[in-house]
Amino acid sequence: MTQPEGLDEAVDRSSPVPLYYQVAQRIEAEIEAGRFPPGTHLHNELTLAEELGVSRPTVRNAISHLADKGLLIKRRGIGTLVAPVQVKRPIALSSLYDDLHQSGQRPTTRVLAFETVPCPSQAVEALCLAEGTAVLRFERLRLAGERPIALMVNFLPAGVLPQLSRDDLERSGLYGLLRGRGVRLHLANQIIGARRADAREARLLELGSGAPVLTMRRTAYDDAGRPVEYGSHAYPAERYSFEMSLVTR
Amino acid sequence: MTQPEGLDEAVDRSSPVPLYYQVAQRIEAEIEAGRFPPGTHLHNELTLAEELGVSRPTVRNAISHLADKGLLIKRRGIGTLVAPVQVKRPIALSSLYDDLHQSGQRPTTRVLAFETVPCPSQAVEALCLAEGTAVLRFERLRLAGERPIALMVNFLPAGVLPQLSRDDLERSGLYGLLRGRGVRLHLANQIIGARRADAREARLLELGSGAPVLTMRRTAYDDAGRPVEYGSHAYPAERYSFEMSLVTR
DNA sequence: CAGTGGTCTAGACCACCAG
DNA sequence: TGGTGGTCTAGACCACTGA
Repeated sequence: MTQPEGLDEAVDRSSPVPLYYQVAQRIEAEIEAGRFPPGTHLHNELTLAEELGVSRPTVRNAISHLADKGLLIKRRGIGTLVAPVQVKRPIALSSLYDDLHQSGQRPTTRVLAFETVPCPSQAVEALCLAEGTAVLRFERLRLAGERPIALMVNFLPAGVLPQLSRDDLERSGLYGLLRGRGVRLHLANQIIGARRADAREARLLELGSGAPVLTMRRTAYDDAGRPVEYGSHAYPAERYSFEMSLVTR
Repeated sequence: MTQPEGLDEAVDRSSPVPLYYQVAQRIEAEIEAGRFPPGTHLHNELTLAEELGVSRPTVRNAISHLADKGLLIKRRGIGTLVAPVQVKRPIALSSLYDDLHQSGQRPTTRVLAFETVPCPSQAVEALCLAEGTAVLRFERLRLAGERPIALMVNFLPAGVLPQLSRDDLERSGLYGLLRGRGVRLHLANQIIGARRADAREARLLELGSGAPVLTMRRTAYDDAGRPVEYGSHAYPAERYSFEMSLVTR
């Protein structure tokens, strides 16, 4: 049986970081460092509050955030324990570029097209625009190492990213560019499916003709509910899949 | 501009349902009924608290839950508004059966296999069992209306669902059966991919040979972290796709 | 500037679980 | 029966937003 584990050092009240966030980070760090192995019992909420020099609601707030992420499990009458199972990062509202970057690979991007066009019908509904409104359209081929891993077509309402250049897209991911320019993404709806690659996709993704591709269509919205981006992507099924964790709420 | 909207009737304190949950249900009902259209400003937290006869933290708790689901958007200095975008139900920790049932379709199930076998290597790692340990294996073909929509192979550690019969599986979804027998699912890891259907899959799913299928492999864990179920599923890509919403936390 | 949500406190009582 | 998390209260002050 694993001994209950606690935290001994009080939080930093001079920091602008919220106390509950400091507490959450502290616990997450202990888990990631392996000092709280899976199954570890945390001290109870009142004890943790004393150890850290904060109130119980603050500790609860921190623990709730980690429990929502699947990192901790709370059980009434029992206590709070470190999830015995490794949690995969859920499909986040982040770009494939960030995902590859964080997993240690070297993503590179070739911009195949970059133009302003009248909004095509496939994007009209997704972006809530009138047919023919000017939109920025670009097409990118993403490579991980030497092999292509995604062919991505995106549409952005004009004005969302003024001054955007092909170079920007070669150097970083779309979502990083959006964040960097103050666009706060809030929600995205997406559909994951599959189909046979068409001839052009097969050539660009280095697949045999008719090979299966995973597809993702996604519309992202900012925190005012405005559509910011619509993308239609294809991934070679033999080299790519979507991995995620689901937590019961 | 949408007028701020509030709720006038106080909560029911004699109910065993937590107050914050009552509040959340109330707001959600208003949204679903269209009485709080997208973009509606809610009254501020203090006002809502007075209207409902509860404290501000209780209102905040309710609102936080709905914001986590993507139904509401909270903005400091501005207020809380109904999300201007329709949120799709995320891929939940529920079975395909429940999903189809709730979306008004008539799922039916044909149990193709139902047996106790030594744990095959593909399931050993997922279920954290020793090779050869007895597991329950069953294979199901799910139909929506007349057409097959999923071919599912599942492995359960012996003892998770004692007394389970083929009939049970024909009549309801696996996750419903688990819930009904007190198994509380907590987390699942899953991988969505695609490949060509093999000959047997193509026949059962009524596809041309080599047609693409979406695949999902999932391991589900209970709230003690024990693996409860491993499944490997195939869906005809031309008739099925995964739809989900992502909310930035 | 006034109004909003964000954070925090120090209590209280309850429902659930293990031994 | 004792300990746990679940819920709830009535305050307080702060940071951010828009006019």
